[in-house]
Amino acid sequence: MTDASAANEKRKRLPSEERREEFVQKAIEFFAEEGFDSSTRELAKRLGVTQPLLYRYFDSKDDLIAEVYKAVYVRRWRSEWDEMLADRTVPLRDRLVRFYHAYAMVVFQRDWMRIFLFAGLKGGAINRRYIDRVRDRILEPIIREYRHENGLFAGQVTDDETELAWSVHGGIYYYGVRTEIYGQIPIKDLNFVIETSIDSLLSGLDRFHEGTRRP
Amino acid sequence: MTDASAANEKRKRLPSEERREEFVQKAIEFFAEEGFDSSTRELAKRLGVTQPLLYRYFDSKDDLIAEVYKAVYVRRWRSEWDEMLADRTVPLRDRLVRFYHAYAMVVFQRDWMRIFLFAGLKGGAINRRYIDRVRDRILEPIIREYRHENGLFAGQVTDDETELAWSVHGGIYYYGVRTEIYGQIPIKDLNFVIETSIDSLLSGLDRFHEGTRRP
DNA sequence: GGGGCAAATTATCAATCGATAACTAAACAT
DNA sequence: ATGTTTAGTTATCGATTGATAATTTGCCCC
Repeated sequence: MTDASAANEKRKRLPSEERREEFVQKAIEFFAEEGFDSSTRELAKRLGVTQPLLYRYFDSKDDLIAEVYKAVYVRRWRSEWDEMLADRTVPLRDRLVRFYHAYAMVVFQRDWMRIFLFAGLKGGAINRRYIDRVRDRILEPIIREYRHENGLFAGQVTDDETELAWSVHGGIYYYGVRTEIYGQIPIKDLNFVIETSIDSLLSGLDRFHEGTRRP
Repeated sequence: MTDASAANEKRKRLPSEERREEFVQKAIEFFAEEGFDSSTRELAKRLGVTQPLLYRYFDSKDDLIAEVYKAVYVRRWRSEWDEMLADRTVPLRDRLVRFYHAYAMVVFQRDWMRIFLFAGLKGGAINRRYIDRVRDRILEPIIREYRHENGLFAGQVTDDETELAWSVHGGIYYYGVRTEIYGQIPIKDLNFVIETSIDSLLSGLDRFHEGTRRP
């Protein structure tokens, strides 16, 4: 009974593309749990294959990690999110609540969050790029929609507005960190956090624009 | 020219207690930057001593890491914080702004934050204990002070209030993560984030207690 | 049914890890 | 000065790491 037969009693031979994808998916789970410093041997064991086989599909460990990043950050980003935020047939508050539920469905996953933290501590550019994306595709669109719904001028988003949106976004995100990373038993459910946070954002923006609003 | 003479040209002999403390302080910097999986050899090199010397002061690597935790989480906690929050000669809003400035001075440090994240990902109990401490010593006292200042009944803090406080606290904390961990250039300064966050908290609490307030 | 290609394994290397034992040398007391 | 103590070093062990080369085994097609 060798190492490789531990997981799959009968050794299967899979086509290249399919196998590679299987490796990436398991690598996400594995690295999310054990960190990127964990060994390729341990990963291979969980895959039920031998360690050198990984090097037929990936040039190096770093190459495999890069694939993990792509699978998590690029492929899990949903293009529908932009449309949800832009759909003016729905009142803004409802739109924001629904968006954050959809966003949390993807981001508030143990593997997503842990990979994000591990990557951030490794110091690559991935997290910085992701943060820029959040600002450009989520926070600034939200502010533009707020201005439109309240009949305000449609100029450049101000630093005040962006920073407020970051604070509120961070508050929601931190709920995910507390529950998924630190294993805190949720005090109130996600819906409560999202609704109160959105209310904070909207009334905060109201405060910024007091006096500038049409009657 | 040996390894050990790289940092201190002349090998000095320090008393035991002093030496140990020096090792712990350098270990904080080192592990904060490189992670707990980094080698004791590399740490020793930065200390300008040989690696086995570490084992005269600490039983094992884990023992050294435990000392790092203690130095960061226990010893940097300031007992004055409780008094700042409880000082009713100062209006609550000012009190909270001042407290969060003092708190951020300690927590928004690259080493503090990185050690906290590394520790959280390792999964020990330290972070959970710290989170409990934040709730018991910061968030719930804030809510009790809010109730007092607004003449509300002084009963048990509700889940709604606690969760709102977590959201706002998380928003402020995330500002530190963005600037210290992800290297984001601050859009607005810390004071702006604290003031708007405190305003969000207070008006959020106001919304929870609408109608219950004395005239 | 056997030839050929690719999937997968066995074997192994050089580097690095945490930790221990044995040795050296600096500081202090007498 | 000399002996005792202990901070500090040298040397080394066994385990583990990422990666490569050589070998075996399953599968498809003619």
